Amino acid sequence: MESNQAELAKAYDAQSIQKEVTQMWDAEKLWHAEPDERPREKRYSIVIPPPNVTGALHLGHAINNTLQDILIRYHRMLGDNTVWLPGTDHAGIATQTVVDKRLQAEGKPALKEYKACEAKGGNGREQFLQKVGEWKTEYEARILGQLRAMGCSCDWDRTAFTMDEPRSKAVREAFFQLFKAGLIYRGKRLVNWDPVTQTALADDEVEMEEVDGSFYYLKYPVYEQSGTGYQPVNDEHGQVAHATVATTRPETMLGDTAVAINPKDPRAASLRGKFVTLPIVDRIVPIIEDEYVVLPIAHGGDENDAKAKFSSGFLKVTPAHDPNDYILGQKYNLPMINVMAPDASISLDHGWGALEPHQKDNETLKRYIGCNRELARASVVEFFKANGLLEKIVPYRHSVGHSYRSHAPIEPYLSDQWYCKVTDPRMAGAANASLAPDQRSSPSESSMGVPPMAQQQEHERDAHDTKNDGLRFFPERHAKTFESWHNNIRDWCISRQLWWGHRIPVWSKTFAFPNDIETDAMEMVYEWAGRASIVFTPKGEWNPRNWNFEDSNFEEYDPKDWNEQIAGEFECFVCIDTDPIYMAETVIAQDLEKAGFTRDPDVLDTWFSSALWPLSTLGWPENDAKAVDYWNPTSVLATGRDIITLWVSRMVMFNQFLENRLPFQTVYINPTIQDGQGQRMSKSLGNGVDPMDIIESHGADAMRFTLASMATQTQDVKLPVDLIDPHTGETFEPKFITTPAGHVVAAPIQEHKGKKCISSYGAASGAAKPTPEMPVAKNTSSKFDLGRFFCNKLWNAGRFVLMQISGQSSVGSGQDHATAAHRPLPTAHFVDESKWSTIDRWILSRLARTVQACNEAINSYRFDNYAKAAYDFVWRDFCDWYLEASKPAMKDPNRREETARILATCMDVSLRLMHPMIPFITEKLWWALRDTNAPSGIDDRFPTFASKKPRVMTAPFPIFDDRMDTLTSGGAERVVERLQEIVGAIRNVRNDNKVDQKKRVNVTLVCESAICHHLENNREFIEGLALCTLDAVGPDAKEPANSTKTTAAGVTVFVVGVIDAGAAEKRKAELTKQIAGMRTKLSNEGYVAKAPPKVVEETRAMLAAAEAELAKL
RNA sequence: GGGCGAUUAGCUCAGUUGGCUAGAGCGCCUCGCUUACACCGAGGAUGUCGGGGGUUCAAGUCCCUCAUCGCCCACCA
Repeated sequence: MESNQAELAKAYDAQSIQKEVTQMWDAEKLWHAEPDERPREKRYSIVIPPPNVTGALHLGHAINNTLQDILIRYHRMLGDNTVWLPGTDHAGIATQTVVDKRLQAEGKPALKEYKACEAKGGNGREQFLQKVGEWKTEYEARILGQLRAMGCSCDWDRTAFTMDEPRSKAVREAFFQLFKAGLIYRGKRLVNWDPVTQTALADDEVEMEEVDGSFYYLKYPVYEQSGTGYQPVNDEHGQVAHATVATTRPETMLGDTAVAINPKDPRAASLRGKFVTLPIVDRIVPIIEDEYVVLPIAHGGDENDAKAKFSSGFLKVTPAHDPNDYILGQKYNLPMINVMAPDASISLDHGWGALEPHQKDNETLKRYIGCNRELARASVVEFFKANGLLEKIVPYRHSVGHSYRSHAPIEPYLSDQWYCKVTDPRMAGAANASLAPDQRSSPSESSMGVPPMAQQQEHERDAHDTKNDGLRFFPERHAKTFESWHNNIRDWCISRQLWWGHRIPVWSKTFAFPNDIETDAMEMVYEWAGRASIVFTPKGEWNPRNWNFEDSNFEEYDPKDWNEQIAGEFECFVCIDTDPIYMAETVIAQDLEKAGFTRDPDVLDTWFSSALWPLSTLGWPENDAKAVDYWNPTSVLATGRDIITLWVSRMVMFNQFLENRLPFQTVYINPTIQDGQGQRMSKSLGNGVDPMDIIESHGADAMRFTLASMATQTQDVKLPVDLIDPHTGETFEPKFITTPAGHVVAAPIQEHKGKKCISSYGAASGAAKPTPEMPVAKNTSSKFDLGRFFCNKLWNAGRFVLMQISGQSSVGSGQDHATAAHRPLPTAHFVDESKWSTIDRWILSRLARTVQACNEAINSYRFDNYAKAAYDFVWRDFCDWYLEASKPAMKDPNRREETARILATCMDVSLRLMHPMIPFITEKLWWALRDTNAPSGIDDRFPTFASKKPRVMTAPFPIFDDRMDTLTSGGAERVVERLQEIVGAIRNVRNDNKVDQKKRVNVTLVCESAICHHLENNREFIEGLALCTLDAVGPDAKEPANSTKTTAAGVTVFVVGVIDAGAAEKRKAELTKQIAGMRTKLSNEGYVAKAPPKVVEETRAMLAAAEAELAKL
């Protein structure tokens, strides 16, 4: 008890408060929750989003963690059974380049050596995974450590990691269910291939970057069929005719299987049925006609079409190396010739050689084999040039997909991958159908429509909980992004050729028909039918015959009957049920491997496991995990805009499919924090601000408060980044430079006060090397001063209140100023309203309205309004006016008891009100308030909890209700506003005339008799706050000599002893202008006739007042 | 190319269904360390609300248009 008060004598120290309060939270585990009997509407849950893919923690995470913690703490204080599950995703350490760098830094073998080891039959993969597992621990500690430092009240007993066994089991179970339902398939498709890390990427893992390239115009000789052979075609000049194609990737011509022309092209008719010969490979390919080909301007193309300017009218078709060509290839049934190895070098070994065995003897081609893309491109161009087949090269700037992992250009690459059929109505359709009706576009606008199953689900959901009618976005406009994503969605490539991740739980083996039908392995397949989902498909294609145990007709699928469907080889894919009837998952896997089945070497896309987060963190699919049914659907997901398609969509689809309900009821999209130039914070630009640095420099509460106040409804907020001089600790604005890519970044080397330091861009880009003389400067932002100033103010106001209500004049000062008025306060149990002044009624009214504003703000996810309302009350109303007004009242024995009660009440209520936003400081002040045992609370209108609840974290959040509403007083607010204006006017006169701040001046107020008593009753307030003595107040008060006249709130104010001739003139001019404006308005017939009478009346009243004032002057 | 958003004080941003003299914080200027607070207090200056048009008695707010900037998606002929 003593210590809490003694410490309050000290200045605000965020660090020590954080430390002390954190210890309490750790010891008492107030954040822990277990399922109980509380009804559904009293359950509240959030699952924390896994951090982003680079593992860089910056304010983008801090803002949504802060906002989520506000919601969690708010609901906990409302008495909800509240849980927030912290977790980490593996993505942050999954990038191969990061892994490789790290391995080398630690003196370990490089990734390729682990791979070589594995290839030779060693346990390279296992060794590698073990190594990465160690880093994970470190990485996880960093992320969870940041959350703790921020004050996030996660349930630390329920931390989850995507790769741990409960989460892994969830992945296997989800995969199994999707597989069984036919929503997972294997396909030979064109994928986004990263040749450096040699893995496929999802569409959204591809980043577009502008690069300077060229258009190469290649001439292909035109041929026609003659008899059994082909002959060159001559043009009108007797020369060999050519079809010129324009391409940015000449090397892919090795895989061309057609040349296309638009049928509208005037040249098309004469080329119909003809062919071209591809140089180098000597392949004769057809000229096909398709409207897709852009007409060149010279042949009727659209002049406004950028492509028409470059088009030659002929399009080379390379189905294996271009997504659009792939579509054409399918349409015209063209061969797909893959000419590249996985590392994007030219190769005959990945399909090409099998299709065209003769190419192995092609001497011209030999020099291209093994070349990488860049070299092959140069060589091909060189060949065309040397043979007179290169028409021209035109420079062209265009955007090219790059891998977000390696930043290498993406190669569209034909390969076998696993896909999740998200285009199925049970997935994308269900996701759109799960939107709340008022956030959904009409069915006619949505190309997906609402599948019958989703309608069914909707019906069940309604029955389940009528309050929640579907997924809801805040701000609402984001629902549109979500919806259109699903309307245009493509199947999701879920396999990745990596090692660190969830391995695809599918075993496969090739069988030959009919010879292998009677083998032991096949007999086992029959036996496993009950514990696995099994697919038979002709080798190399996906044309499955599902064979599930539950399917009573599985006899129909007897492979013996397949002779017409499957000739030759077929493949058997087995996906094991995680909850088999009578045999463990691992035993089946072992049996499979013994029987010659091999597990798929690929791992799943990281978002596959992330998509299960709202289920897997709660213990799904374990039957005894009560938490799943209790807290899923979770209440809210707070996240960034860019995540809507990556993660939100997938969580909705998976949760809907697997559990037939939403993963969360609300998606709150927080603004994206950008740097001062409007650029996203990124590691490579070095413009990210580390929340831990801010916590160190400003405190966690200050950071949280500032972030909350930045959470407006806009989609981006700019946060100018400053640097901290490592030599002096001072903050300064960096000098900026523009990178060739057009980014504005802090110059690598910065100078402040004659000493140099390195910006984080300099360090990240490697442009400057840190030395002891030239260390790296941390990033910060002066924006966080707002929060720090506020916390400091609150702390000091708290000290003052505690001092007052505990009857001490100066806590810990050692001096004894005690007088009669300073003796300890008696404990009053009854509120004596008769002793309340107008100011008392006003502050309680303001407090009630602040509670109301905060309630509304949080419920509508307007965190900025929440912060603003709290700020305005604490600083503007309470500190600026009420605290000052309370000083004389506390010296008056007749009033001090009630005043102390009101001071304590304001503190009690506002601490509870602000705790979700600034948890540390409010907790600390609460303990001190509690220890005073001072009477607080205004009966059941502002019930007090200071003496009843030891922790503010579990005290009730103030809720505005009818009883509290009885304390709102428009009358008191109007009177105090008037008083404030008068005080302001007097201060104004004093300041304008340089009156000594300590000098008390004499003032006379002339007012209407109607308001005279208000002024008289609050004489003390005016005299105290404007440091004056009121000589006379009333309608008949005389103008004193030697005084300056001013007007405030309809009251004429004379300040004696100050002469300011200019003031009256200034005021006259102001009034004249106002009067003119209002007269114009009122002389407008339309205004008087059409504007609401109330508005007109107000204008008239104001005009009258202004005219009266002017007349007096 | 499709979608979303922004443009209000020197800077960062509020401004809810159109209606009092357009606000806040920081910064700037003047004065003041008065026992809650100098991370403070009192006061002050600063705005053609991006440009143009329209609807209306009335537009920062609604509509059209132009300009600039940003983000997401699509696109490598």
